[in-house]
Amino acid sequence: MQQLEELIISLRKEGFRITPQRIAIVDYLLKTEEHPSAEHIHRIIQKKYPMVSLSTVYKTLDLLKEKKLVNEIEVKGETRFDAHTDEHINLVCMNCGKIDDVDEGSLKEIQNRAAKKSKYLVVKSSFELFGYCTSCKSKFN
Amino acid sequence: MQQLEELIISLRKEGFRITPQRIAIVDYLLKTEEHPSAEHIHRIIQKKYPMVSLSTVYKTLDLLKEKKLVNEIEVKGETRFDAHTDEHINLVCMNCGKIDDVDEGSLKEIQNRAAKKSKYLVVKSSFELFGYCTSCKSKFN
DNA sequence: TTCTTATTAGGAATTATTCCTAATTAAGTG
DNA sequence: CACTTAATTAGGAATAATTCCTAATAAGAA
Repeated sequence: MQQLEELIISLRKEGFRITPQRIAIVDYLLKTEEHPSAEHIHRIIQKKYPMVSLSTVYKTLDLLKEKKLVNEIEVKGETRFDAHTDEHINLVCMNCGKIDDVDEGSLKEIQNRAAKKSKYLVVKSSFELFGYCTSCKSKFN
Repeated sequence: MQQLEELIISLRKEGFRITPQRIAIVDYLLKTEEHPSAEHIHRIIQKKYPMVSLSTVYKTLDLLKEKKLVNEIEVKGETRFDAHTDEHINLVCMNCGKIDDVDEGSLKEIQNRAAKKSKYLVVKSSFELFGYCTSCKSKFN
């Protein structure tokens, strides 16, 4: 995901209104490494803007999804959002829910190969590994 | 996933009871290529066993998940199940919901690399590509 | 066959997400 | 700046997949 400024400009150019709520949400997503859920984003944003509603958070996330400015990952029946949109692997801790990113150059190539083989028109991808992070894995040995 | 017979035997050996419900569910999962949802499995199983309950389907799927005999894929807020448990890519049609499998030899290697790099203890993986299948993609051009 | 206890059916409870609507406000126009 | 209008919002109700609960049932050991 790009810088806040250029992103705002490009949204405005497309005819979307720039509201404080949208700025706050996008700003937070750009800064965090947390892969937050909608509820988590809502909690954070509320500190600055106590009136912001959860449904606005969902609507803004829908917009960002559509514009491909965020990716989604499902963890324990909850959607988590990630502004790091280049192809990468998400490592999900099944105990604490932490998500780490790992870059992997060959994903693009694999994607192309699978698209060709299957004849699907591929639009987005999702590569996830589930397990236990360094601080949780000791509990499972 | 293995043959029905050996699977049943191994479950019984572990102390689980073999019920007609469980046999029917496992049998269907072994035969289908559909990547069905819990609800879909329930609908199918009910033709043979009208009394089988949805909660039993969910419980059996929990058991199979725990034994790593099925994988799960989230599609449009619904979990879909797959008895094809070796590493592969799932191609998900965003229009009709069809899921196709594509084998890809390098996944195991990528997984090892990411596990090493991140120091996570990796337990399971999920590689998905979303797009439009051959019969749906014409509608999006 | 009898006994024990895992499993089941059925429905209620939960929970993330979507939907609905009146009120608000961004931003274009004069 | 004031005015206009249509997009956006807050808030809560509705939805839907999944989990939970409990009495009744039945698998499998003796």
